[in-house]
Amino acid sequence: MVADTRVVEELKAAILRGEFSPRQRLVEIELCEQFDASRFAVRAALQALEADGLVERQRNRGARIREIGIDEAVEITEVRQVVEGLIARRAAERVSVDEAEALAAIGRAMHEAVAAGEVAEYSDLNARLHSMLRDIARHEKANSIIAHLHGQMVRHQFALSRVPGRSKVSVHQHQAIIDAVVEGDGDAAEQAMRTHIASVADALRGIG
Amino acid sequence: MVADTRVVEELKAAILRGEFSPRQRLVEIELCEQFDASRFAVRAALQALEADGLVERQRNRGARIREIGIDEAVEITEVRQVVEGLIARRAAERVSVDEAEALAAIGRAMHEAVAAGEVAEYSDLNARLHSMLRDIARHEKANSIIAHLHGQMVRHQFALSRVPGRSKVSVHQHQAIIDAVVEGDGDAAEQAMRTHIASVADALRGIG
DNA sequence: ACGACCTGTATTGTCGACAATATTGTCGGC
DNA sequence: GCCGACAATATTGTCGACAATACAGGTCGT
Repeated sequence: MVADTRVVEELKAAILRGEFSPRQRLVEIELCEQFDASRFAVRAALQALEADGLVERQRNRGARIREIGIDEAVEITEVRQVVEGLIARRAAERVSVDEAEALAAIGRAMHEAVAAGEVAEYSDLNARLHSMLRDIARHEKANSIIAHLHGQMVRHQFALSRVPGRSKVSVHQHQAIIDAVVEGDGDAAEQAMRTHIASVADALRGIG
Repeated sequence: MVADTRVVEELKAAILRGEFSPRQRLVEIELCEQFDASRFAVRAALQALEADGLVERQRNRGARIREIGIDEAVEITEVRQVVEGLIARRAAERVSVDEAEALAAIGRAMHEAVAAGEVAEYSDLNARLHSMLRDIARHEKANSIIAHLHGQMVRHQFALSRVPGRSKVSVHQHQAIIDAVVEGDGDAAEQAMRTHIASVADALRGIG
């Protein structure tokens, strides 16, 4: 991934923004024009994104956006369940008083967002909470694996956020995680996180 | 990773066999001679192995074998702890009678190997057991993550196998995993696996 | 009308040459 | 003798051109 980091980042961002549909072909020359780069840089970017699991390539057939079905999304969520469980446990063991207060503030904001029916705001807070837990846990390997898995889930994440009534359920699960972490109870934090993501997995299976 | 899969595999195998030392520079032209390949293929291989976490590259400075310190090895083991826990749970839920018998056979062979003091044989059985559990669990995402993490651990794995008395301890942990999986008890299987890998993590910390 | 084959086109794979950059070695000044 | 600047070398980065391959559409024979 040495060659021109710019192209890699822009292409990845474009995919994550959903500018390409699953199984859509990615023709190298078209990408060259779109990102104003050489074929060399585009090829390197495609190779990097293949390793990221965002695109798939077949010899002499080129690259296409990898399609991630419900079954694979469920598997990803199952792995996330245990790895984020580890993160929650570590966060509970290492949380500082300042961080604890910040977590509690997110919890309060979540309740307000749900009460006001602001789904976009709630979705944003959700991302902030998980991200903050990763920062607190300071577990590089776990964090990088979660980032890797998250990149493959964007499309389904979007579908999930549209399932009606999910925020009402998940706000209590989030609160349970926050409480356990703030109290420094690693066991409870891991358990709460696993319960939470298990319900995400169930919701995913419900879509399929 | 389209280009010449042969070079990627051979280079990866060579690294895993320990033919290069950590932080050793990998000069492209030397690799070209060693594997009788073009620089193009070698570059592609290096890029692929960078994504694999085996090699690190800096712009205009080339590639070198990535050094994985004890602290990182511990983090890897902590992630393995929860992901292999998931695998053990799934294996317990899906095991067939034939598979159960095969697991039990490995358990008996392990006891014999320990009694006879055959450490190489025991190490081999250990790999076979974990591999068989992955086959039984049939969880692609979990399996691929474990494979990915395992590749970065080879050096430390070797160091671990030389810690005296480890096999005497771990044989009982392995038996506990086998028993739980054979009985189809997912909770117990996950717990046993986590206990087992926790002791691996402790041994690693002891080395450092 | 249908299928096998063949040809043209679009696209990707590979290479060799050159440019850009880092690293090493050398020299002169102090 | 030591330090900085500069030159020489080693190594990687980038590109354009060509080869190899797959795919689509048409042609021929039956």
